[in-house]
Amino acid sequence: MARRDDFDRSVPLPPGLTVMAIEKAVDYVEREAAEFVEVYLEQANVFSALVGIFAARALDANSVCEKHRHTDLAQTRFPDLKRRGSGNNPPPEHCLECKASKRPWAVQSHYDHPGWYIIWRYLVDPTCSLEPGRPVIIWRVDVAFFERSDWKYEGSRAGAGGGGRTHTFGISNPAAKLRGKAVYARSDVAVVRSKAVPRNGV
DNA sequence: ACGAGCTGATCGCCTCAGTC
DNA sequence: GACTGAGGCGATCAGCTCGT
Repeated sequence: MARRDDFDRSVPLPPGLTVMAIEKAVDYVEREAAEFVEVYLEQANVFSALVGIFAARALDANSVCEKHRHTDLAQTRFPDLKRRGSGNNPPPEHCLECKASKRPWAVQSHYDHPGWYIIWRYLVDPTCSLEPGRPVIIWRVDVAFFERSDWKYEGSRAGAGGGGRTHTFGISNPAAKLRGKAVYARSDVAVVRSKAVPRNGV
């Protein structure tokens, strides 16, 4: 359950997105994702994709951001969401990309598109020590506008010779760039040794 | 010593377009 | 029409380096 006190209303949001919509989305994602914890145990990366899908769906329903009905080429799949009425090829200011991750800072993508990014930081809490019936908790939501220059290319050695991840773009110095961008941050979750964990005794 | 950054290794699915 | 390769998409994890 999103806790109202943990929202920071001073963080700039993309046009059409509201704290209310994010609050509802946090709740929706936690509720839906709870059904799929086994997937996380099976294949964590797939689970993150699920979280991202739920988040996009929730924002589609609760704000004027809507899913892109991409009739264009596969290349231009970006973004996940755009502002309602901004056309088929919206400017970066009207693009909103959803990402889900359990890592505290990193932002990875396959493209260096400029635009708004909303990153849902989650943790899996199988014993439901934070909240009964909630094995999946969104503990922070970052909202930021990234320029093309914020991305750096991370090459790949994948090829006929085998091995290597597919090439990736990553945000450089994410911890610095995301400072002050957390529209939501649970006070009962701390980052210890680069991992989000429930704070003791709260 | 530890947090954060950087890089390589590995996983999965979908869609388009050209070919068989 | 079925099949396949290329190119999109979504991520995690581990080990190392570097700065405070």
